[in-house]
Amino acid sequence: MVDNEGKFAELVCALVAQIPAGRVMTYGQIAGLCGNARASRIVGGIAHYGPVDLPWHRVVNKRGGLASGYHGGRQAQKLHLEAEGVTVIGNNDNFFVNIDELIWAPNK
DNA sequence: CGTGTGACGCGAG
DNA sequence: CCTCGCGCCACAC
Repeated sequence: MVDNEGKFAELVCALVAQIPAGRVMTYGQIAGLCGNARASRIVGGIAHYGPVDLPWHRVVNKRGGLASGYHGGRQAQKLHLEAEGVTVIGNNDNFFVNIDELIWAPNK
């Protein structure tokens, strides 16, 4: 298999695109699966600078908190998750999900 | 090609 | 759980 060619962004995009509805992944996990567990920030960078056609709203940080600056607003992100059956807790700009229950991983 | 920056992670308190 | 601080590496300009 070609594995990761160094196309970090490509892998991240592919992985995010594979996240099933009602599930979430952490930046660190995605980064790790892409080959660089320390590149967690890069994942966020790609999300912001990169394509907008991916379900970034399913990507959360390890605390289960939704990211900042989501394309459309954090509240939109909350709505997307709830629409997929995810329990989102929080107010205003602080949104959290049951990461321990909703965390997902590929090959599974 | 160099610089800056970031939608983060983790350890320690 | 929170905050503080450092590291991390790819992407945008």
